[in-house]
Amino acid sequence: MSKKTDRADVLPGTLDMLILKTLTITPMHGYGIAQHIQQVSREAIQVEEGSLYPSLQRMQVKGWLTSEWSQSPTGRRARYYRLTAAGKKQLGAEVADFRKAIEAIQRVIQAV
Amino acid sequence: MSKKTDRADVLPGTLDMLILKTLTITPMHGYGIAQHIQQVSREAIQVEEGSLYPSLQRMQVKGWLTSEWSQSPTGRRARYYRLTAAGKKQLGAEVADFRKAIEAIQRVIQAV
DNA sequence: AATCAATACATAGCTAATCTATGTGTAGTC
DNA sequence: GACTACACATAGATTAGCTATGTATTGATT
Repeated sequence: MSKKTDRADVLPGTLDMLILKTLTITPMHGYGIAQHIQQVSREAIQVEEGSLYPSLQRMQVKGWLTSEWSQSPTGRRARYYRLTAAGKKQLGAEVADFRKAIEAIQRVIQAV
Repeated sequence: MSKKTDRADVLPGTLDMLILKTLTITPMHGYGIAQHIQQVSREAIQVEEGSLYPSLQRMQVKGWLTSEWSQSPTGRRARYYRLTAAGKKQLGAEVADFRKAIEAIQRVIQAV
């Protein structure tokens, strides 16, 4: 089964941007980030755990995020991620690039 | 060098769609397809040869394209690619998926 | 008390797409 | 004769995201 209509894998290369954007709201733990993206996208995007945690780690290494263990509202331990200044800057760049990219693609697919 | 502002690599997963769309105009050879996408996108998208030819081969295997050797207007031999009915159908599906995907992403990046 | 669903993190291994780099060869121009 | 643009092709590397799996905790249901 190829499952073309899968909710995940929406547009490769955009996951980091979605996570960074979500963290502009407030520091959040991984599971919460995934839930948020899923809800705001109206179930169109499902962030798989096997994509989420590696991405969070990559972005920490790049200095876009910091994290610390803390208590989630449900009393469970959870690692909370916080956007850094570099992360905010990166988000701005990625959003700008994304807009340029979809404009360019739409020029092609709307061409006569 | 990472060259973030590179014109290529615009949005992974969209190359097939751009090629299929280009071939709705008329059968074209590989080099011509690349030129067309580059021009219509106003130089925002540059299709690398190392991406183009493998993609054309994949899509032929999937039955979305057929091809034959022919003469280009400049008198050189060139392989002309033609969209099949399956290719047209695939293009429609990809465009629909693309629109849904960018809508979902924009909901996330425009969220308050 | 036992079981199950939801919450929460993490990693190994695979696949697929695209890139870089390289190679071949032709036609036209300077 | 050299150079540029045209034209196709493949090998190898990189990267992102997936599937699958494992651990552990909390709260609800039976």
